[in-house]
Amino acid sequence: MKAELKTRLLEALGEAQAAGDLPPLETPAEIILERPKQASHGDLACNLAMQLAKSCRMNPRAVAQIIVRRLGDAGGLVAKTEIAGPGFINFFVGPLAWTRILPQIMAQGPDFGRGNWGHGKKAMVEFVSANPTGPLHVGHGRGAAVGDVLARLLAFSGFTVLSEYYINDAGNQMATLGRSVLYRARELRGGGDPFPDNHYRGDYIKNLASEFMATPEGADMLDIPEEQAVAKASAWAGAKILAGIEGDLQDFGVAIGSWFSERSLLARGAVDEAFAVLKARDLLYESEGALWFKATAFGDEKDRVVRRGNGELTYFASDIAYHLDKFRRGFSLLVDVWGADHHGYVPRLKAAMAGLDRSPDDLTVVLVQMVNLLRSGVPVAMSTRAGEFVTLKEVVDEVGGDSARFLFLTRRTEAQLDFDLEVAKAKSMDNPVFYVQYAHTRVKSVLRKAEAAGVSLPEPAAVDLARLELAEEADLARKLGEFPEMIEGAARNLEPHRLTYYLHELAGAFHSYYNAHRILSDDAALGAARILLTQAVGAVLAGGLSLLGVSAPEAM
RNA sequence: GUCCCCGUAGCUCAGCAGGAUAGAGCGACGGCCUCCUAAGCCGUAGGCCUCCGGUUCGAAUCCGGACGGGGACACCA
Repeated sequence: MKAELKTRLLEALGEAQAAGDLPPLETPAEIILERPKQASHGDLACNLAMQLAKSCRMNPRAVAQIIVRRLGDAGGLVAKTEIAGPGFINFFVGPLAWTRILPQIMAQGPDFGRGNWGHGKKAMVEFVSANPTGPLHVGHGRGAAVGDVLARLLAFSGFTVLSEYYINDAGNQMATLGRSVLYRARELRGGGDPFPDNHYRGDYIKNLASEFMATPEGADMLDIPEEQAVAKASAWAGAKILAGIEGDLQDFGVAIGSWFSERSLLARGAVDEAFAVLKARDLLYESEGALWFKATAFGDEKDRVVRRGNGELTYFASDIAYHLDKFRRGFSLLVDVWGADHHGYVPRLKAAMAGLDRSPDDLTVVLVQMVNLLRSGVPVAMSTRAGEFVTLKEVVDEVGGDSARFLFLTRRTEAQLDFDLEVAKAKSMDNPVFYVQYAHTRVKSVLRKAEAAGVSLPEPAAVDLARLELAEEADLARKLGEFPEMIEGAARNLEPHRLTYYLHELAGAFHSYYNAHRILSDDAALGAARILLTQAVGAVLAGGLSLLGVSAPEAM
């Protein structure tokens, strides 16, 4: 509907220009059609005339009049057109304008809303990528939900998408993990030095220590030189923790397509390759014994060290190599999902992209703000330093994956999120996921009721859509018709929260309709039309929930 | 000190490439089940969109500044 009208408007504009009614200036990239807040302003409003007025040096209302004259009734699309205010063109559409989407929704089913602007290009969404030094906590969970849903949205938009988890298994952190295990092991055997502050203090380390000592591999860890013991403990504990992370993500419904090890990157000499690229462009230099990347050449505040004075590579060095590797693997769209506390790192990495002669615009970093965990409005104490944090697993076990996923996506990613465990469990209005799921079960319930009453579900093409004459029905159908553009907007802007908001609104519109009007009717034609509408609502709710990785229950 | 993000109803937040009279949920108050699931719906109250300038036909939205809140500023990862 909207798209057709846009085409008609462009045609009308072209005709007017060809006829000399309007100066032959360039036309706007896209015609903007919006739904006015006020019903008296029509069903769709267009500001085209006001946009053109300036360059045409004409009164916007005069421009509007010329366009409207050329447009006519737009091939029967619009029932009435009027020029209002400073130069808005308001369109009043015919009764079938919105509801005729319904048979199409039923025909496309789960594919309704699927787009193809990705044209099969390869996109990578990298997310979580937590060091395997401890279990995932709630914050990681939010990042996982964001990354996973972005991947689904991009795939639904025509990209070939890979979800990747980058494992930082090469740096100091792993050695610290190994030492943490060793020191706890010594404690368990009695004695040992006091446990150092800057190590991993969580109880899970103690468990790992005793488990490790019980394995044949780790049995001798207290008898061998510290360096060896640390290396063994580090490797064993890292693998163990990573397996746990993988399990936690799986239980959370997150599918990681590829686990990418930093160590394997280094072993392959990828850093040297990346350095070679930078060197060839004269972007590396030595100073004070260290090797620096000229990040300032690409807008970063200062140059950055890539190899320290002691010969060790920085984390940044492997990150440069890692992102070069992503491009070399053929990904043309890179999305990195990071914790917002890393935001200062973005200019550096963007500079590195430019340094590698790639467009920094091909990389988008989505920053995810922290999660404040509450229980009935009271903050749940969390301190990573003391090793007391609430794990993702605990939250998912308590409130369920559906609830956690949906709630993690109810805010813009860059806004902090209050996550209340009691709300997440509530089976009421307070809990948006139940609200939406309940709308879906209502749809299913009505359909079951219809079948029980011997009413067979309608053949979409045979339904008389003109019977849907209520304002609520038109609204509902219009809302359904907006699903594809909402999806595209969410995917293009990498804003998954748009989907949860949309579903909440759609569910609300359906609840209102359901309460105000009976769907099943003795009037067979009316009943069939309403059932079709209800089915379409169900299909879109199910489709949207499925993109979120949230279940759409048949009954609750 | 430098830089980034934020400032919208009592609370938590939306507001899509600037559009006409500002949106939702919660909380508060008042209603609705002989009726397809009341796990729901309807109504009322509640706003100088932090402030001051600028851009324009038009600004919550864009730009500059002030104030307030958060964060980042390692040869850490």
